[in-house]
Amino acid sequence: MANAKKMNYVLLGLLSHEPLTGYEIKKRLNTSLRFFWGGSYGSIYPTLNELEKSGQVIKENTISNGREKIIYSITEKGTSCLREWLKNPAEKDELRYETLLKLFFGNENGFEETRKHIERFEEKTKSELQILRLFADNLFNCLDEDTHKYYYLTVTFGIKTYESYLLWCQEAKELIERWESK
Amino acid sequence: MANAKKMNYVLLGLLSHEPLTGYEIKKRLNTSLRFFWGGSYGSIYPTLNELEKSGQVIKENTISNGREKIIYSITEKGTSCLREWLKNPAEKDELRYETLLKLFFGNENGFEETRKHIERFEEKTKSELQILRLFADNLFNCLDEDTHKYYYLTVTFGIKTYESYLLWCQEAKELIERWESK
DNA sequence: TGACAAATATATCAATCTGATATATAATGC
DNA sequence: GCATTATATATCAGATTGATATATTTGTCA
Repeated sequence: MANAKKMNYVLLGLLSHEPLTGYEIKKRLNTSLRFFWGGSYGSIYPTLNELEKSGQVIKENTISNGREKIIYSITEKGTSCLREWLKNPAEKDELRYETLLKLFFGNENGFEETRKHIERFEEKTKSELQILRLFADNLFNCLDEDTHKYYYLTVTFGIKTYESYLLWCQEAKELIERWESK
Repeated sequence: MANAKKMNYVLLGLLSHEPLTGYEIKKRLNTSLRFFWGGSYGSIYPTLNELEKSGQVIKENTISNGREKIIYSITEKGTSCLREWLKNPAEKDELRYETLLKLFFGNENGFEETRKHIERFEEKTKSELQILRLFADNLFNCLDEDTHKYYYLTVTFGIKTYESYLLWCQEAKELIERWESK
């Protein structure tokens, strides 16, 4: 059980909050977790089946409104696996920014195109920052619930980070302007 | 040629600076690029062979000091592929922080262990920030060279970001303390 | 000089993950 | 009544990681 693939723990973590279907798990990955973790159906559904075989989650086949659903719940075994993993230090914090890659190779692209990359990045960051601030405001009004406290911590991380991205965008554009003008 | 896998362009970009062996490419990924992009031998060597077959790089088998080397150089075709890709907007900027995952599921882990995750993250950030500042200082003394200007942009991004991480660590620890004491 | 560790160098593979696609039904909007 | 969007599960080719195998050279300490 020691140190399985990460997706196992993502699913166990989400199911530790509440029972969910694979589809609902994907929605969580696209909203609450999207700023720091991802996951596709191609890993969600097979992993749920593996976790069921090893007794860490249980399936419940249901039909609601004529639609078939498979609702997954975490078991005691699953909870203890999750807790063990949570105690261990994080192994990898990784940034993978294509924007920075395109800046790094900018000598083949020029200042003008590089500025465009920065401006696109700036716009995207601004709109994501709006979303994060909305999340933060909503969470702030129900911090009594424990899960919300931890969620709030990750949202403030995103806000602080994105604010610094915007500051860097300013600096970077100024640097380029200076380099262009001589 | 339109929109091949990312590793193609990483290799072409590095070879646009200078001819390199696969081993030297890996070293670049472990140093200059490590803060925003990665890559393993398992993708480097096969991709170099593919690029050679499609005429974007050329191999040169050499022996220096009795050691066999394969030095790769970019061709005109490779350069134009790289330039085309560089002009297109970046498709994906992705953060994948296991630390944040462990914070998010903190309700199964508690405040004490969560604080430890933050402190470990803080220490790691401090030491990476030192490295980045060293990079920045060295680059600042030779900004006349074009490739260094673009490199410098990415390093300042890293510094701004990591500085904001450290500010967040303070805030996060204060939040936890407040939550613990009531 | 000899012994051992570290660096240089290429290559491959199982396990994993992504992005796309396929399939089907229910709800919503116009 | 028709089209689009949302719900829901499942699979697969292609890409990537992390580990491992192999072999030589260089550096270090005694």
